[in-house]
Formats: sequence, C-alpha cells, structure tokens
Amino acid sequence: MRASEKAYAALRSDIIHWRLTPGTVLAEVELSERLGVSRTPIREALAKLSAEGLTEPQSGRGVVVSEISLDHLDELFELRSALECRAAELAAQRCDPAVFHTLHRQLLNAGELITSDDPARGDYYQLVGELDTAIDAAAGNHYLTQALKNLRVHLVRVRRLGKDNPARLRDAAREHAGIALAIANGTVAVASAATTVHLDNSLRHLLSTASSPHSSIKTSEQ
Amino acid sequence: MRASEKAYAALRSDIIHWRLTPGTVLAEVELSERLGVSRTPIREALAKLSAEGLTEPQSGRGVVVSEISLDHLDELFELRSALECRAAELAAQRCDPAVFHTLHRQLLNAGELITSDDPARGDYYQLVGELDTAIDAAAGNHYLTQALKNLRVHLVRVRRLGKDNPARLRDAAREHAGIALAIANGTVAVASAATTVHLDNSLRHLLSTASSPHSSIKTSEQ
DNA sequence: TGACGCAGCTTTGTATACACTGGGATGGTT
DNA sequence: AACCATCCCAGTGTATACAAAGCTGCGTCA
Repeated sequence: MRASEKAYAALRSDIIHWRLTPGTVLAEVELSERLGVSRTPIREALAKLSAEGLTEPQSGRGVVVSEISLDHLDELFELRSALECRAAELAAQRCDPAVFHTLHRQLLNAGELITSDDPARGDYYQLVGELDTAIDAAAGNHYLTQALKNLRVHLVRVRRLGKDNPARLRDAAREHAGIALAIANGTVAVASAATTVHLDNSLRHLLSTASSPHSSIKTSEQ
Repeated sequence: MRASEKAYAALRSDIIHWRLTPGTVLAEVELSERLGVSRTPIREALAKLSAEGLTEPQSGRGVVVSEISLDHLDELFELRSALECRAAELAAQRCDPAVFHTLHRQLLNAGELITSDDPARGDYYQLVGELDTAIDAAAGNHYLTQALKNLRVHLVRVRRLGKDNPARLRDAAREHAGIALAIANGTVAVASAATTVHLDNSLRHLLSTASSPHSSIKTSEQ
C-alpha cells in the first residue's frame, strides 16, 4: 500500500470515528511524524480529504477538520433525500425482487440485532448498509452511487450527534423494511415516498435528541 | 496565485474545452515542462482533477482524461434530474418571485441571443447559467449547490457531443422560461415537472444528434 | 515459431531541502 | 498607556534528488 493511501485511510478513519474532532488543526509536519511518512504523501491525503469535505482549507494556511453542525443538518438531509429517493425509484424499476424480499425479511427481524451487547450497533448498521448497497446496485447508476458514497461519509459522522436509542432503531428498521418491500414490489412511487418518510423521521429524531455540537467540540480541546 | 492552482485551472480548462481530449495520457514531467512548474504542484492538480472525475488514475500508471461516452449519458442525466428537480422545488418554495419573473422575461427573448455571429452561443449559455445560479441561491442549500457544481463540469464537456442547432436552443430557452415562471409562481410540483421535461428533451436531443464519441476521440490521437 | 524471462528504461512515488508568506510578539514612539 | 512598525518564527508551497515499480523489447529456450 502506498504511503499516501495509508495516510489518507488513517486520517479518514480518525475523522469519521471522532478521534479527530471538528475544528482540529491538521499540521503537516506533526502528521508526518505521527504517521511515519514524509510531508508529500500527507499533503496528498489532506487534498483528498478536503475534496471529500471532511477537512477544509483554513484561510490559506493549513487545514482543519470540518465542523458538523446541527445548523446545516437539514440541508444535508435535503440532498440526501433527493439522491436516495431517486435511487429507490430506479431500484424499484430495475431490481431483482428476490434480493429485496430477502432484505425485507431480514429487516423485519432486525429488532433482535439491537442488543445491549453491542453499543455500537455493528450488526444493525451492517444490515442497513447492505440495503444501501443493494439499492445502489439495483439502481445501476454509477454517478448516483458515487454521489451517495460521498454523502454517506458525512452521515456516519452525523450519527454521533444523536443518541440512537433502541426504540428509534427498531422503528427505523421497520421503515427500512418498508422501503425494501416497495422496491421488491416495483412500486416506484411507494419506494420514493417510504424513503421520504424515513428520512424525515431520522432527521427529526436527530434534531430532537442530538447533543449540542458545541459541547461535543469543546470536550475535544483537551 | 499558487503554482498548483495555476496548473489545476489550466488543465481543467483544457479538458473542459476539449483541448485535451478523452483518453489523453497526462504525464507529469511533460506537463511540468509545458506549464513551467515542478512536478509537485502538477501532482496536486492531477489529484484534484481525479477527485472531480475529469481525469482517472490509469491502473497504477499515470492518469488519463476521462472518457465521455454516450453509453453513460443516461446515467449522468438521471443524477442531474434528481438534483435539479429538487433544486427547482426548493427554489419554488423559497425564492424571491421578482428575480425569477425577470429571468422568465429574459429567457422568453433569448431567441435573439442565438445569432450566427457567435457560434459558441456565449450570451445564450451565460443567461442559462444565470438561471442555474439563481436557482442555487434560492434553494439555499450549500450541499446541493456543491453537488450540482461538480455535475455541471461534466455537462459542459458533454455539450460538445451534440450539435446545438438554433431550433433546439430556442425550444430549450422556452423550457427554461417555463421553469423560471413556475419557480416565480411558487408552484413546486410544476417547477419539478418542467425541469423533468426539459432534461428529458435535452437528453433525447443529445442522443439523436450526437456525433459518435469514438470519432471524436480518434481525431485526438494524432 | 511461439512463449517465457530478464534487462533496461521510463514514469510514478517518496523524501528532503529550500523559499516564501502570514501571524504573533516585542520594542519603540507618540 | 496605546498603537504601530518591524523582526522573527512557525508552517506551508515548491523544487529536486532518489527509490521503486511497471512496461517494452529483445533474446533464448522449448
């Protein structure tokens, strides 16, 4: 693996998992020492992260980890809604119904995955991720998939803002199941509508339970 | 201006305006000599272009200018439709009607801009660009605007595939005028529908008149 | 005659040295 | 005491040298 890719992957993971919190300044020399590579691949990694929107150039001087603010969450979800609704519509037109019937069944039983054993809800989020992947594949649109991929990076970060309580996750699983079923049935309008409703519920839940972003940020300033 | 930005702007312009044709191999040393900067900023520029999708890494060895193929045009327009319809809907909800009434009037008279004096149709495309800008501003969604900006880069390249004959441009201007009017009226569903129809017409026109992409590419291989 | 392998070269990937810019601190002046 | 100018330094921007990896072409062997 190339050094620049290694640096990129390490930084990306650190940012997504909040080991690097919003507002953190990323200095090239410090990073190159910490990651054991020279500044050149570090710069390449930072450029890639900035292109993705995970970091932002700091007024001509250095880069900082992008802020995640509740103020712009509604905008993020408007874009998400536009992309995911269209993806669901296309998937409903073009999919192999068997795949989504299977996902529908699994999602109906997803309540069992939400146990106190795994606070990170790994199994649950993996299943939801499989639905996303299946929708992307069924939609069969490279550009749309790419746009969604870029967006989901930010959504993973946002997840930390809300406290995903078991009740909401079980509701969300049912909503996902409904989306899968609509796609399997090939009912385009229903697939789109179910996605719209699900995203609205998710956004409302996030906004109502989210911890203040500033409190999260402050704790990181050691 | 930084050397990396200069290189990026120069290459981006060369690709968009087909001075660098799809499939062209971009060698770092050759570019650094041609643009008069060292390889480091060239690499930075190429990374940025690849992130945008204007170039693609060539299986471990160098980068090439991305292909523009009719095969994927429908996919590109599916994404475009998803984004522009949502943007039009949001604009219809939130806009200052006066702005779009003005644009509506200007677009109704856009036929006069399509003269044989300017084969590049600069004035026409500038007016259409102003509509795009106004929609972005009215929609007031930073993420959506960014996604559209990324997309429009590809659309400018695609434009070269089709022969924009005056009749089609006049029709397109009327369609744009209709979109502007629907937004000014605040009729969300109409704005979305008018956008859908316009994009479908544009795609069909492109596909029916487009020169074979392969012939375009071949001519570049000197 | 065809295919496999090796050697050389071209091109990319990485490290490092140097240049330049912006900001902050310090000292002087009003 | 407050404000401005200058100097210094931290850190980025660029150039270049070196290392590694892949392709090409030729030669040899089956």
